[in-house]
Amino acid sequence: MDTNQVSLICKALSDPNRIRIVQLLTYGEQCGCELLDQMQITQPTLSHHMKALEDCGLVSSVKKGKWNHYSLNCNQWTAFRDYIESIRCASEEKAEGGCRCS
Amino acid sequence: MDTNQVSLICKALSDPNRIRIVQLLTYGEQCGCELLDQMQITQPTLSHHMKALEDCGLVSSVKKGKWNHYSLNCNQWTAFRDYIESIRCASEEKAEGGCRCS
DNA sequence: CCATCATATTGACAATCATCAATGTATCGT
DNA sequence: ACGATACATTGATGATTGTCAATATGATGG
Repeated sequence: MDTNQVSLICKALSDPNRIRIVQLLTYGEQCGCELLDQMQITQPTLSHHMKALEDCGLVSSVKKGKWNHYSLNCNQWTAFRDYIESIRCASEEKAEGGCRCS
Repeated sequence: MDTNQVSLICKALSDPNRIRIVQLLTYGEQCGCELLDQMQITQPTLSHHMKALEDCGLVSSVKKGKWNHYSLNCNQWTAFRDYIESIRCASEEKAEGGCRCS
């Protein structure tokens, strides 16, 4: 996963509603109507958010009859999580090295 | 750290330039001019990005004479990292439970 | 076929954003 | 005091965003 991909996922997560959706999907796949029940947004807005989450690869959807089943794309989420995880603060000693400007 | 705070940090990271800046700061604090040297943006744009990173608490700055020393706020970054880390995919068994709609 | 339900799309609006040129504000070295 | 350097602010512009009402699509059940 590269910087651009990470920034796209972060953009998708830059709305509290979408973070909430991702969290809801960690309990297993759900249809849109279920998600809608648990949130304070209208149906078109949910559809808009789901599209944003699908576009960055975090969520997949499968249509089964009348319902659309959304699920978290584990591979994509794990890759993102690992990327964030890999960014570690400089150790205190390192930080005290200071700026080359001085 | 709550959902709103996380979404604000994600918004700050929704630009590849700012992810780059965070990564550069993991090597220790740097002044604006150093950051500028390593990126393809103008100085006002860098200033704009640094403000965005400071506003969400990811970066702190200290003015020392002529230079502004920017550093990653380890506490904030770690809290964010832990939050992302805490969101785990449903296990396969769990996912197969399926949607209550069916 | 018709009514109903689940979801997507369209169109609109106000709000926010990334970017830059121009300008302002410190601070340093001389 | 002066010129140079580091950085912030302002103002402008084109692009993107979140939201909803209205409408369309598509599947299900009678």
